[in-house]
Amino acid sequence: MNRMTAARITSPADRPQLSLRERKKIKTREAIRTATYALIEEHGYDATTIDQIAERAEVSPSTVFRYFPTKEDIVLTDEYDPIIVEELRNRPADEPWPDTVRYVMREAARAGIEGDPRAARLRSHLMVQVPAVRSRMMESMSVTGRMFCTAIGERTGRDPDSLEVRVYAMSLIGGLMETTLYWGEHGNQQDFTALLDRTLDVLQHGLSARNP
Amino acid sequence: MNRMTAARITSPADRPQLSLRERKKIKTREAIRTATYALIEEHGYDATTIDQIAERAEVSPSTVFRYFPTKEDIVLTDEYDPIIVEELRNRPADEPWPDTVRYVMREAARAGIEGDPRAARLRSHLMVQVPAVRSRMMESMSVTGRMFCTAIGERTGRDPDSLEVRVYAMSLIGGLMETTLYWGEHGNQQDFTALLDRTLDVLQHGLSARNP
DNA sequence: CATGAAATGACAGTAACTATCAAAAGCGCT
DNA sequence: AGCGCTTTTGATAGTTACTGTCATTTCATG
Repeated sequence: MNRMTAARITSPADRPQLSLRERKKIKTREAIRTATYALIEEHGYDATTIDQIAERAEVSPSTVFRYFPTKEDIVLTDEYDPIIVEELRNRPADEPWPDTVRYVMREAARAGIEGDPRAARLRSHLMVQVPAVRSRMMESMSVTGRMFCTAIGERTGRDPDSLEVRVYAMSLIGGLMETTLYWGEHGNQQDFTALLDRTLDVLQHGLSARNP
Repeated sequence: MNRMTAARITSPADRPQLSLRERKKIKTREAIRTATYALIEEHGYDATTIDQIAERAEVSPSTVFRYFPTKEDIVLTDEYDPIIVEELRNRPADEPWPDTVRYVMREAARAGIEGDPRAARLRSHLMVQVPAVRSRMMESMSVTGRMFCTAIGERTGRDPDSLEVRVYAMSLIGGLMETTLYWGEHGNQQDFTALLDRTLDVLQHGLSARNP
């Protein structure tokens, strides 16, 4: 099962060239995340405290905060952005912009979900249920939005800080956000990529005739 | 200076028919808000604590929490939504939907800004500077988004809970959010209504030829 | 192995909330 | 005006996320 996509989630064992220190860091990071996921599935988000997480991950609470600025950040790690950036750069410069977006978002979604489907599902449920997580997700997606602004700037020669570009990017982000929410609300039953396609249709063409 | 718009910010003195209790409630609510605004302008958002707010407003900290669930909510009161709902209902049913949106959003913006320009400006600055406030604003705007879903459902007969309608609404919200941010980042120099128009142009027609 | 740098843990502190309960204030009735 | 009844308030104690600091441990390097 060796998939060949550009960016992959890297496990500490995969990289012997990294120093022991670096490998340990990756390990504790993973330990904290794993502990958090497990505890949340056992007791729910709010009932899970940092102290519990620290205890199960066998680190001190201080360390937890050193690795993740907030509790929400523990569940919301964003490995997406680097993927998106790379995919954006790899697309042919003459590809129509909407096609680029569609392709890149599909890849990011695929990587995010296939990389760890269980975590992806948990995240989407937390987004639905826990306002703080949802908020944090929005913040993080708006960073992604700024990246899109830059990309649009490079592609079209527009000013990436112009109102128009920024509004375009954030409306895209808003749509994507709602798609994720929708997916989570419906128990992750539907194929996320299919939802994504419908979303991008709406964003491109507005609410046109066919859709229910 | 008696303007005749539907919803107005009501001062306690304006309504003698309200019971003493109700009038007092409005008064303390206002006192808390006023104290908060003043303190934030003096010392900044983070440096302003609930205890300070309570002290200046001459109530107990408990009372502050009774009136506002979170610190962010104190600065972000949403009187917008009721206005939007009412304006939406008042529009002729056969008006093209984009026109309705434009009209309603203009009215809401006008009410929000003219009602208390100083507060509006402070809010937009806090949105730019304080992540927590920005997050809370997004949450509150996504509620507004759900209202738009309902309105779209009534207008077009679509299922207001369908992915398409929800995505459309949230992309609208995303765009509006970014507009407010942009306005705040640029020191509230520009006419907000003009920005709003440009935003709605982008949302309707995408990034087309003319804009910089 | 010795020396410097980075990571960790322990500790103390802050501030936003939550829960509870008794005191106080407005309300309605006579 | 006085008296129950309900609502609002304040005081108090507790929880938890998060910050800052400093000594100790752990790794890197010559």
